[in-house]
Amino acid sequence: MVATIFDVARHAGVSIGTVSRVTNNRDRVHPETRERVLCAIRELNYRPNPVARGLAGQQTNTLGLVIPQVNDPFYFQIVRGVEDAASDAGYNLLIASQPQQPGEHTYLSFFHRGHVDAMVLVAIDVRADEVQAITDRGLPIILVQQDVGANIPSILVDNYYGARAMTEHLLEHGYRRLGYIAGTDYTPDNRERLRGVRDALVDHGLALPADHIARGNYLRDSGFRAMQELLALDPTPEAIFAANDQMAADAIMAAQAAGLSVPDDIAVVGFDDGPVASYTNPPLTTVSQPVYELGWQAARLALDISRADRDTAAVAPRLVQLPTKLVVRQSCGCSPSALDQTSRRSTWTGNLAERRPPTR
Amino acid sequence: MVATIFDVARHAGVSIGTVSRVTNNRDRVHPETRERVLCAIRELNYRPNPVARGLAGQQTNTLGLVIPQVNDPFYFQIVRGVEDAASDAGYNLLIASQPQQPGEHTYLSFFHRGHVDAMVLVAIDVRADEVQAITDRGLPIILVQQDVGANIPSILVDNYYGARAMTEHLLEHGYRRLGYIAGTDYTPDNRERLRGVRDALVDHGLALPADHIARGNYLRDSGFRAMQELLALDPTPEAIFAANDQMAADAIMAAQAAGLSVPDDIAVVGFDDGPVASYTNPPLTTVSQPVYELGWQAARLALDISRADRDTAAVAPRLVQLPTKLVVRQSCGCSPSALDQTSRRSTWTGNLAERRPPTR
DNA sequence: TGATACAATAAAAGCGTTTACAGAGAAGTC
DNA sequence: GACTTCTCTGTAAACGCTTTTATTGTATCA
Repeated sequence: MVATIFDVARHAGVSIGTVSRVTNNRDRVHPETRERVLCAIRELNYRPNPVARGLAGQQTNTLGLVIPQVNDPFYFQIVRGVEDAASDAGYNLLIASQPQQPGEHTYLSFFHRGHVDAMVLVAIDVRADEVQAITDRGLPIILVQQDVGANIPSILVDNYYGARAMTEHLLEHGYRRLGYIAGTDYTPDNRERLRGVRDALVDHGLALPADHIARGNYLRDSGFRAMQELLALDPTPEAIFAANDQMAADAIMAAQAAGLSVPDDIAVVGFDDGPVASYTNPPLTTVSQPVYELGWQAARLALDISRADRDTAAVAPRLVQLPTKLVVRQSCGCSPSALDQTSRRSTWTGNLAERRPPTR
Repeated sequence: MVATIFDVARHAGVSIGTVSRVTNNRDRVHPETRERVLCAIRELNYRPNPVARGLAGQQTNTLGLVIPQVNDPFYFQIVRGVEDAASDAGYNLLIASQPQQPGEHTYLSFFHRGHVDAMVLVAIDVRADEVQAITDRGLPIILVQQDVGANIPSILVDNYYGARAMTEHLLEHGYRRLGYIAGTDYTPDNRERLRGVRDALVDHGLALPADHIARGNYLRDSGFRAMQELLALDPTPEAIFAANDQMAADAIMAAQAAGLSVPDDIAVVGFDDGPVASYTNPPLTTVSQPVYELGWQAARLALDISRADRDTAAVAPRLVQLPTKLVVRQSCGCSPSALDQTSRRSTWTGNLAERRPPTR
């Protein structure tokens, strides 16, 4: 039904080895023979079967990606970055979501050696020895937004510095009593952000009391409740730092529902500079992260290592940290209130839009 | 380095055929032998190589997904749905983005038969004969948000009815002069939505003049400019219907930038009920779509057809249309102004959150 | 002219599975 | 006791490629 390499060989009057040499541009083939083979390929509409290729060549040209099972546009950006890097390198992308029960790690069997050539794990809570066991078998793994040490390569955003810069910004503008809306406490980015806030406060001789940290989970609505807790404090905090934009947006709504004006009565800032950030009212002061680049670089790194394994053993970085950037809009009350239209919009879609022509 | 079926066979003192029968639960194997094989598998940490399996079994257990190369959280929801359905069925998910140049269709070679067992195309502009050529070779294809007829199975949302219901809602509440902010005109959903608006107006003896349709592209900022065009009309429209939430949010900003109050001076409504919808001010009246289900059902359908091919030839639906729902919030000025907290929030994350435990 | 090198190609050996087929016993039937 | 049936397992042939090795033919050189 579908043409195989044998059909092409017969049709062109050559052996299958020659056809393979043509399709792979491997060894020298007589120009005339090559032309005949190419012609047969066109005529039969032949495509080498990638599965057979993977089996024979011990290389699948496929990159594995594991992402948490959460509906956050944030991760979509990472996926896009990974996808672009993979397809630019001629690789396919195989996606799996983190298993339901954390600790089950079905993707370990999903993506065993032979299935994919390399693997990118995004914000997945793994132990170093689990990862090591896989890399030992020859499957390179890159961790994104996660660092377990032990020579496992990681790529992440400088959460610590971002949180610290934001906190210092608030302190510089006179805010003293800060409240913090935390994300889920088992994610490393949350820990780093909290550490950044704490350190900045300590440097200014201030502290973050335990009751000024409200626990959220990064998702819709969790910021609303957390904010209500913080507003119940006496005296209430002057500024609220939420661990992501989603919760910051919730916090703004909670403040407004309580009859407070943002930023006049209370400042609210976020982290991510995601799509939500430009649609809050007032526009959200936040920390932007190069999310797309995070995915892009992770994929590049993974593929580089995969190829280095078979070529020379170049030294790959153990850790890559991408910069974060403070984005001051209106919700912190620190910027001139006259809005200029460009700065008040999030740049979230910027990167991608420049790379790829819009379609939908 | 990595154990193969031969290693297991030797270790357990059986033939590879028996090992294969054990790993596939295929034929009957003596309980005692099975136990010995299982033990060897555990001991050697053996996993059948999926590539070899794919080649021998003529089935890859992989579902191919092609999505437009655009940074829209909307598509992420579809991907999640597809991913869940695939992984529930024990399938892997291979993702490709639409090629840069529309019409190039590199994914056709990406996903040729033998690579994936079935394919889901989301909002991709293909011709019926292109798709037919692939399905003829035995690769089932499901189209999402796209219908090319010609017996190619499609699954989409009832865009026509959604737009029509929204328009009728506006008309019922006394709005007469409507403006429409269109999406890219080559996408079928945009055409259907426009048709719904037109038909509803015609039924009420009204029309939609050409200058009351402003062209956007579904993306950030395009709604802003489109709204400015519509506001320049004299008399200005009383209500603006944008083809998606993103542009509706832009339109609200444009109106406010022009000193108009929404909905008091002008009503603005959208389509999608995506994450943006709950963060506009005022909260956006819009049409909600079961996006996650769209992906989920598409994947199920694709896999069903794929398996039907090898079993009995059950009749698969040619077209599946999922319902849309009008979601009335404040931006149309039709709801009681007292906000109740539950109805003003988007339900966007609802479906998924119930299915899967939040992680990040 | 015979030895040598080189280019081009054919032939064959994997790659790690599944599966059709065959064969060996054990068990059941008359 | 001979024949059939059934259960279990081994053997070997695919699956569609890549890659190594071998072979053939032709040009080069002393």
